[in-house]
Amino acid sequence: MLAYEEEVSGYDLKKWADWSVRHYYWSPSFSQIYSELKRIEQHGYATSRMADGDGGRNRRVYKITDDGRRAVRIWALYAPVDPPMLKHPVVLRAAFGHLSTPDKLKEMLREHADRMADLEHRVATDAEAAGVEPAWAYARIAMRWAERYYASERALALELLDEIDAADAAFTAGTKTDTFPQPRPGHWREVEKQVAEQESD
Amino acid sequence: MLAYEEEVSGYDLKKWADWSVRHYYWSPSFSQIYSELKRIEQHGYATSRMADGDGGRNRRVYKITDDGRRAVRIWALYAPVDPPMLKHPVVLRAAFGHLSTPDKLKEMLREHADRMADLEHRVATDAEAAGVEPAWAYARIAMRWAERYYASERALALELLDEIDAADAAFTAGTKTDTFPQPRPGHWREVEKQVAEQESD
DNA sequence: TTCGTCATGTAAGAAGTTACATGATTAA
DNA sequence: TTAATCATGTAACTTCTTACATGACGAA
Repeated sequence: MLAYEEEVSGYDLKKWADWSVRHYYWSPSFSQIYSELKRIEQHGYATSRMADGDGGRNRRVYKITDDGRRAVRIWALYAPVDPPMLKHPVVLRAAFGHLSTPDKLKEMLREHADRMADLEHRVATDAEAAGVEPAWAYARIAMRWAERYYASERALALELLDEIDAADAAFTAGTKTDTFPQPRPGHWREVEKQVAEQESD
Repeated sequence: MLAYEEEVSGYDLKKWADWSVRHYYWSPSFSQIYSELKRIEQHGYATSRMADGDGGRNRRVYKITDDGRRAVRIWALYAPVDPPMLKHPVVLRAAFGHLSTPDKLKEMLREHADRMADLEHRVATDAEAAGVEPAWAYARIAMRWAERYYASERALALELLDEIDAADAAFTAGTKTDTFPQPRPGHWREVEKQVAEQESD
């Protein structure tokens, strides 16, 4: 982010992250930003100085160095791209749905779908606003990706809701009125073997 | 996972996580699984004993207690559901695309799309295999969610690729042949104010 | 006899959060 | 004058990974 060349403070970076990066790659806490900036300066990738913000506030701004520019270019061009990391507590809860109730699950999914709609709207507004600056081309592209991502998340949540609704209805109406079946994790090992055999064919 | 009632080892849990949970909520390392199982036992949520695996191997199996069942039910029914956490290095790289080249970005996106297709296929196979056990109903529902998620990820990556391709072509063909414009992060603060004003209307 | 898998565990450290402390400015 | 925002920072702690150590079994 420092490679954008302007002098920025840790506070600025947090706001920036909340605005855009947050939608496709989390927003770090203030404390982490401040300590990372110190590390970056120690590595010689940036220099800092105290600057007056609005009305002489306490404000330390950072500026990238030649070494920093070099390092970030190497990162952008050659660093291996890690696979995406997703932790989805909503789907996790659904996967252990037999410990909950269909109604609870459906409520959770509706709330999730609503939250996704809100986020979609917010990132759309912000992406449009960022559009006034042509230099933000790539940042806007990523934000529009996030917009579509939220739309897809919403659709997937609603599909999941329908599926649970259908399964619940089928179970309630079905012949089996005894306790809900308990899955066996050991079964996984058997399934694994069968799939391995299938794939080796 | 212990709530599935069967006696399982840490090793089993890792395999299980790699199979299913991994696709919507990461798979912990062996070392973490082993230490968490110890914590769980210390809390009285499970008991353990040494058991003979295939051919008298070193194997510690865990079994849930009444306290554990109670705790997991409370979790499933009442624990707040955290928002999904996504770290997407591919989109992050795209967002800082001005530090890379359009060709590099497009290559990265093609590779990502291919990986998503592979994962979609794998989770589909596994979900189908799990289908032989009716008790896995909810686990399968989550795996089918993952299948659709991967398909959507692939589609989004290809859209992003097209967008970058179009922007690149427009830039190359355009009147501006000078250096690529440098965005200014400080601009974000101005944009933020404008949006805040717009929303307060 | 060698390699891959099964199987458990420890230690060090990276990555990241929450809570707390501090103090100035601005708007209601 | 009070609450919100601006602004930086430290300390304690949680979460999680990597590297390493150990050893048995099964198949080639």
